[in-house]
Amino acid sequence: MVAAVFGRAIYTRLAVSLRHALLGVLKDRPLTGYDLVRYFQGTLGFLWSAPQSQIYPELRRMEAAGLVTATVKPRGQKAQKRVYAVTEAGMAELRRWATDFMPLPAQRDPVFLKAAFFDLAPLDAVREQLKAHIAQYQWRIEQWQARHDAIRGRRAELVEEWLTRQPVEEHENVIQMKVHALEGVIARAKTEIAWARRGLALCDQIETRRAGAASAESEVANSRA
Amino acid sequence: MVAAVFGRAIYTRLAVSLRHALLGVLKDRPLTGYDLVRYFQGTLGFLWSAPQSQIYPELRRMEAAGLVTATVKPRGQKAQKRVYAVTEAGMAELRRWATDFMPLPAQRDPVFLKAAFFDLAPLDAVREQLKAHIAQYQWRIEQWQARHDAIRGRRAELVEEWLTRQPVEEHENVIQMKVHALEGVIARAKTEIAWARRGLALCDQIETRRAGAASAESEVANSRA
DNA sequence: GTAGTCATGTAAGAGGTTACATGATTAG
DNA sequence: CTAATCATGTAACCTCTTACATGACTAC
Repeated sequence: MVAAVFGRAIYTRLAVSLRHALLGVLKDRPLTGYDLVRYFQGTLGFLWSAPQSQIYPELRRMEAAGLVTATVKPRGQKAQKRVYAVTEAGMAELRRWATDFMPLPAQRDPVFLKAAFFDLAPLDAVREQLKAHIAQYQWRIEQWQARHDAIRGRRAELVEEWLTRQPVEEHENVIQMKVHALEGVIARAKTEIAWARRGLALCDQIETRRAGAASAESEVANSRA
Repeated sequence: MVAAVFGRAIYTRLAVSLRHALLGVLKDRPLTGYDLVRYFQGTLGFLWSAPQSQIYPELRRMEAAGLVTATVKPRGQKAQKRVYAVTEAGMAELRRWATDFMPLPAQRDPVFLKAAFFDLAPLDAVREQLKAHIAQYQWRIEQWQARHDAIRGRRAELVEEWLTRQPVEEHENVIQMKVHALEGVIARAKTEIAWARRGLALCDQIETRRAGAASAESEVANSRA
């Protein structure tokens, strides 16, 4: 918990998850900023996405805070690269974060907010959005499932590197915890898909009802004629 | 889609959900900023939370953009209040937002990120966090369910006000759409609870395994003695 | 030589959080 | 008269997004 005092405003940092996501990867193996950028585009990006423009400055801040150390290594003739490794203070911070209670993030999902106002959109637009919702979560499930299987099948490179430094009798426990996290996002995604499918069914139902009302109306008009 | 050009950077606004959440409430009935603050603490806050310090400035910006109009009304002898109402442009913007496709927000849930590193925390700390996770989602489910029942039972004041201005044959459709959105967040919360319960079972399993390993070790030590 | 990858940054803005601030009105 | 409620703001900060920028290295 870092508190900064500037004049009268006191801001208390609670979350800072990018920092811990970075520590969580670097603890397995020292990596460059570039490596981390790629890692966040794939593997870890499925749990915590972060753009390149956020990763480089954060690494510098973490270095300044003593959570990581940077080793400058040559690359070809002139170029260099900075390889970051977690310090003891960094590991302590990661453990503290994993241990400490953290309140639920505020409810703020634009999809459900919008869904509450879907009556303002044409039915076909609602259908398209629900179908896109399903497709996007299906794609994510594929990525998560692949990662899940890689960890479970002991083919996840960085995890295995971490395990070589852990007692053998703990290996299965570590893997089960990581697998459990992935099962969480997969389960959530499946729930989202089921919800969107019920939404599509609701659209059909509404369409039928409207058609019924329209034909009943025209019948009345006909009988009047 | 608002594009602002400043020097070389072009920032394209895509989300701005607070604006649409405000329009979505104001379309039912003109309200003051204070009313909206209270509404976001309760009812709508369960779908989109927003603090007071965000609501007042956003209302001013919406007014400047012509999405709402403010009517200054007296309050007692000296005090005044500003009652905001949606304009035609505001309704059009709300409909556009409800209709347009919006990409899924980036994956960024601190709970699952942390869960992937739960092997770094003591088992009891993990248990406590999972139990808190369950409790928090159970509380949210209660709120959402109450809102769900109020809308379904035609006791939701603002929704009913909106319906008086809609054709009777559309009432059931509007209600079903809103109910569907709430069923989405409820279904998701139930999935979260089920996941956290599996996590608690996993903790027990790990504890048993560790106890087994420890006793096996002491047996070896005993037989050696 | 040139296209793709490796590598590291900066600038400007949007949206959200926490805290500070003030005053009128109303119910007891 | 006093506490709660009604009412409206501002300041400072953090995190994330989009876009701009540069240059060395490597495989062809």
